[in-house]
Amino acid sequence: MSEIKRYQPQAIEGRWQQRWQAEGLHGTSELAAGDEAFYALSMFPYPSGNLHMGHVRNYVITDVVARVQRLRGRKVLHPMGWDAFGLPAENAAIERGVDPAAWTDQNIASMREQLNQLGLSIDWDREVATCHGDYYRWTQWLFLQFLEAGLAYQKDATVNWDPVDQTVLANEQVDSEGRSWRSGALVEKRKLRQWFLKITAYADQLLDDLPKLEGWPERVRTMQANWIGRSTGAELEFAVVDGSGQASGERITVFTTRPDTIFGASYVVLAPEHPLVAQLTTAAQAQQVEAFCELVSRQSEQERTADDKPKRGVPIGAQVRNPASGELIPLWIADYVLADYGTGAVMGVPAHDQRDWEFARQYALPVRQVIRPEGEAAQALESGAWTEPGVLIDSGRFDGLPSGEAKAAITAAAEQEGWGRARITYRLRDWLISRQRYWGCPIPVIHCDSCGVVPVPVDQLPVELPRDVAFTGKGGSPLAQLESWWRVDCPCCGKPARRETDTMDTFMCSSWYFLRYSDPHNTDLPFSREAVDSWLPVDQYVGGIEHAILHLLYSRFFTKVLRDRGLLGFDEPFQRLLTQGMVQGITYKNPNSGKYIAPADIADAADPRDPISGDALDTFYEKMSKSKYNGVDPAVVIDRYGADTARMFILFKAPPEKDLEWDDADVEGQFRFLQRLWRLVDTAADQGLSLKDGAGGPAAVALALEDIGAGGELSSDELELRRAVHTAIAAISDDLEGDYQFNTAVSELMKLSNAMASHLQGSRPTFACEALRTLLILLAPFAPHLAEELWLKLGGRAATDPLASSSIHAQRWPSADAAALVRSTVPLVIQIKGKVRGSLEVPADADKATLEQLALASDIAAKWLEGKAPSRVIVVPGKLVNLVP
RNA sequence: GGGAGCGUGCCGGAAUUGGUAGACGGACUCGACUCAAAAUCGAGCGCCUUCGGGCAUGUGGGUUCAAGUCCCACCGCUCCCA
Repeated sequence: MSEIKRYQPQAIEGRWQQRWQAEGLHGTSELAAGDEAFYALSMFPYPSGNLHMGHVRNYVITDVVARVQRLRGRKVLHPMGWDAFGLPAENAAIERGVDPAAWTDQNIASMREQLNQLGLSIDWDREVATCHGDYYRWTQWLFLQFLEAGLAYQKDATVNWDPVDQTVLANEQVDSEGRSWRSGALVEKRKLRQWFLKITAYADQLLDDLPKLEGWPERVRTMQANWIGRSTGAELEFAVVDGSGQASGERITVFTTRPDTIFGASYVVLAPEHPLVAQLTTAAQAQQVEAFCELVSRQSEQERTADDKPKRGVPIGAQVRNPASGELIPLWIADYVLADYGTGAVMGVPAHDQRDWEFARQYALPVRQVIRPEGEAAQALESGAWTEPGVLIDSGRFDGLPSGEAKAAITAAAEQEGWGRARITYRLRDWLISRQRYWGCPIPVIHCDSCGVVPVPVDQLPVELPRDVAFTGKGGSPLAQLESWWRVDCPCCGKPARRETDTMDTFMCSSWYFLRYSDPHNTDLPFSREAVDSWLPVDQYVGGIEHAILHLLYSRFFTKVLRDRGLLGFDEPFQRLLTQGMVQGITYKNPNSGKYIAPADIADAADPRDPISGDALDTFYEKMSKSKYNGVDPAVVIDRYGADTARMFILFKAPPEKDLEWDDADVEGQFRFLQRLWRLVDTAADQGLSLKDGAGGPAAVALALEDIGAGGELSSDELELRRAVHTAIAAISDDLEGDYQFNTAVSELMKLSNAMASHLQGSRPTFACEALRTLLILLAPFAPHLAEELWLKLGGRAATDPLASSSIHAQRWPSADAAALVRSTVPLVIQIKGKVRGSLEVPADADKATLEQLALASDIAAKWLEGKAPSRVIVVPGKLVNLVP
């Protein structure tokens, strides 16, 4: 097998990929009693047809994790699938007349092919595609579970309408500037009847379980907590008073997190859209109020609530009575109060809320201080509100109570006296799942004039998407235009009825795919309880930070609902989460014209200039994208250097969570390292070294050490070599546990290879083989093809052996021999007053007193202490002695 | 405005959690091999230096025998929330 003398990845990678596939090396084993299961999962891709570097990084990381766990003896589930519904397929249909299903399947085939070129150890037998009937049948089935549980409902709502994609969006899918996460279009508000999932019913659990997710990045947990936005407080009612001072019967309900400040409420503000505004506005104010409402309606939510914008409002003429103090206070409307948040009304407490303070100052409303800082007198609020908790003053019978107690006491009083109640509100809204598009999972219900909303009977699932559809891109959903599809008989009463024509948000499909992988061929259920409970929760999930809220929150919600339905037995789907950084490409931009320039158009990389104008260009790294001409095609890299180089480079160049700067010179350097490994092994093989019959394995090494122990000793090369080998085992094992540090793991492989280049020649075959065997096994998760090829080359097995037991990927991860790490002497650093002045070689087992003596007797001490005795000596065994004069 | 994170050579990044700062790699320089180049191999590579050493982990203080690491203030960048 040593006819190939040079490392040519193109000659070996495809061959191994085929053989691994043919022999089923990456299949998932049935779990037996006593097996340790490990579930390694990547966020599945949308099948755009093109693999990009972000995918590569994601899947390579997961693959290394999966491979290491296999070598550790665990049974590993490492699946892959396709988030295959979505707008690009439908847009292709509209623009080019292609069939979305065929287009998607084609893309899947080509992306699967590209993925396989990376040498990923994926069990393709468990592949799922969300757009296939045998998958979305179960998405529909699960929807019906939600419906049955009362967690799916329809309501008329003001919703986010994306005018470009012609569909509605969930709140999570609109960014802070009011733009669609997909199309980037400014979202419009429309009133439509839509389907929602009651995620708010699980808000508390979704929030309270976050601390359990210790294997998640803190910032993702914080983002979810912020998104849920629980605030604990009270609803308080203010009775509206007419001109004669009599209660008119209407009440304004406000929500506040600070019921302790109620005595300081000097006005109440309604959102301009509040339903009572028209009714309560006095004739004198009508014109002003109307003009103001008109003005506000043209502003975005962002503009209305920004801290740095002046708050504007107008009084509507009516008054309300402060239920605590009995005082009559004016009713206003203002832009900073939103109709759909809380109750659409707030009480104005200028002394203790910054926005109210600003508002009051602007319109000369009274500022009544009712909280003073604990242990201090109340101070004038010249520069802003006092928003911290404190002690109540001027609050009648509640005077002297600290804020915390006062909140409870005032809420209790409100409840007793009928003007309020404790209340918790959330920022989180129910999840809007209706989409007016074709290429999605149909919502499996039928609308009947007599029976209302009727679920499609389970034995009629899936409700399939029709294939004979005209895609015009106009007039709403194609499904709603296809009468032959939506005209059905009611399953209940048999009368003519109408199929639901909305499809589901694709995030529905991706909220449970990780469950399906545990039992992908089940035709009776989405998954069996036994299968799902034996593989899940996912041990390691890897994907982009962009899903910190959307997908990860929805999936947690699904898991909790399905647990409550008895379909699975765990609370959280993903034990550990790694959010990998972006892959950035070198980007050139003309600072004068703002135009991006393709690297291919740059003559001299050392002095990049605009090929047309000659302007000097800005050079920086940015996320790869077509429009910036800074993308690197994985296929080109694999073609040139092979998948192993690409894998090693990506893992080495940056820690996994950080952004990675793609650099061709570094890729080249990585390729050189793999070539060096090839030559190292090739030379060893030429010299007759062989790993046949367990040579260099733990048993053979132990035996050799025992023999030598009887009389001889290890040469210095052998000692150095063994130390390098076992240091590498310890370091790499550590890097692959807890926080993954693939970059330092790869650098340890380089160190080991450097040490082997120096010490292999001077070592006896057993130890040379130990080093070679260890190197290849440690390398195997990172560069699986090269490791397998070199394993074969060195006789780790015969070419015809079945892979299931003889492949390098079926071997066992080595364990470090502590004895090999022991040194007889170690360097001891000598510090004088904390500064390093030199070091001594000292016996490794010397005690503190000996170390102190050796240090004091050293030339270094003599030189720096000038004969005086130190006033203090600090000895850190194994590290240093610090002499303080 | 609030919260989180980060700031280390020319560059990407290490640093056993308070103990020799700059591992490993890239770039660069010199040398060997070569007719030459590439590849490969070897050496050097924080700054200053009177060659004793001095100064260095964004800035300024502090704690400590000892600080990249801990504390305080500030500056800058990134992300999230407003």
